[in-house]
Amino acid sequence: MPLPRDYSGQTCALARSMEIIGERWTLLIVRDAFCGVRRFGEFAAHLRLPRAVLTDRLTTLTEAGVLERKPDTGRRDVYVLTPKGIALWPAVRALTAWGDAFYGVGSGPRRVFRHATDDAPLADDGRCTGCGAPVVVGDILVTPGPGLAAAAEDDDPVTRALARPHRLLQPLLDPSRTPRSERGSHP
Amino acid sequence: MPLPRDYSGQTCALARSMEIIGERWTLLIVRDAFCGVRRFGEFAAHLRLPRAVLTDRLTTLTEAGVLERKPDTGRRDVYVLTPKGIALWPAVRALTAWGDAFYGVGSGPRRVFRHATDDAPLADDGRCTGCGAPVVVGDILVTPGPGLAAAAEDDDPVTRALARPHRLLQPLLDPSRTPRSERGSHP
DNA sequence: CCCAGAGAGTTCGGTGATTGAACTGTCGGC
DNA sequence: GCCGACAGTTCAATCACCGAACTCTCTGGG
Repeated sequence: MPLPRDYSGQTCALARSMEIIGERWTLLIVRDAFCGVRRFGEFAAHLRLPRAVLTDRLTTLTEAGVLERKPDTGRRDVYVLTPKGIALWPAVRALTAWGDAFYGVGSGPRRVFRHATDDAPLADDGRCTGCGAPVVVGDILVTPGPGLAAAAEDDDPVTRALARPHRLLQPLLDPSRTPRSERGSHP
Repeated sequence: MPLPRDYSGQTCALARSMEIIGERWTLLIVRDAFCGVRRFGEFAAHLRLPRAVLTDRLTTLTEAGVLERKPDTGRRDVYVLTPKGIALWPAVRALTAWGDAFYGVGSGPRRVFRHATDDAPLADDGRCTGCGAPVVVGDILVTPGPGLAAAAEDDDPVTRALARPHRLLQPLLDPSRTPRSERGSHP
């Protein structure tokens, strides 16, 4: 009842989860947050969703305690995952693995998750296939897999940065280090 | 583009998954299917969603290969999970665990998943805390947890059956065994 | 044969969410 | 002061969802 779209009367914990992250775009926003996307404009550029919807989702996620809005080094705020948001990683990983398994190209997954300390890929259950240990989110490296299409003329810098190896939870772009005068100077 | 609600242009496998199971109600339908809910009326009674939406979701899931519609012993058809649908279990489990962790009552989870062969509860990663082995879906027993509210005057038999211990993927109700003349005879 | 009722949808008007495009406001740098 | 980047807000059109009522088919009983 209190939530925007409720599944009232469900005794099931899944229904509670879906009230928070079951709306359109929400889980993609969370996924981008795992990959280090942090600013309004970065989310908007990568997801190409209506800005009003993005405003709504970021507000909802912040109020739910999944994201936290905090001041950046620059003038704008950033949205970063809280521990509660980071706890969504197993769900995001499982759904990503399912999509790769059933909707990937024949050549393999689009992205491979690796254990940053030994570079071995992760198993489906989130353990490292090298050392066998469960891997914490901050130690996961995302690398392009064989199924990842070559970068199109998809101009936005976020999509391009996501196609390069990067560590989860680390800022993907750092706008404070590339001020306006240096950005966009390459035609 | 071809799918009902597309996240076009996403290179991310999660977006593919969300096109299939990201719509409202869809994942709850899949969850019920794991618990052995199989018939139109059972889904409708438990989820209390508009019947037109249920029709649409069952059709979509069937076309996507997540469910299969097959004749029952009786006159009506049943919808059962395919291997592709069963592959969604890690995602359903992860989201259920998240909901229990952050939206449960203080006393604990609503439901406990156990390994049917040794009755030990499952860890968050899906392994059995008793024998340590990964547990296949058909060997999971769902038992009421401390956080499960007592059955309300929630009349529908599906909700009541879900509150009792049951094994995943086994039919929850068997309407062919309780013909009309014996059903509903208790005021 | 006729009827009643269950089950599985379909139809339909009202309501709310989503979309894309245009607009506003604000700050920093030139 | 002016300009452009950024982060939203506003708005009309479209789409999805809701709940209730309706249809259609099959089954069992009399």
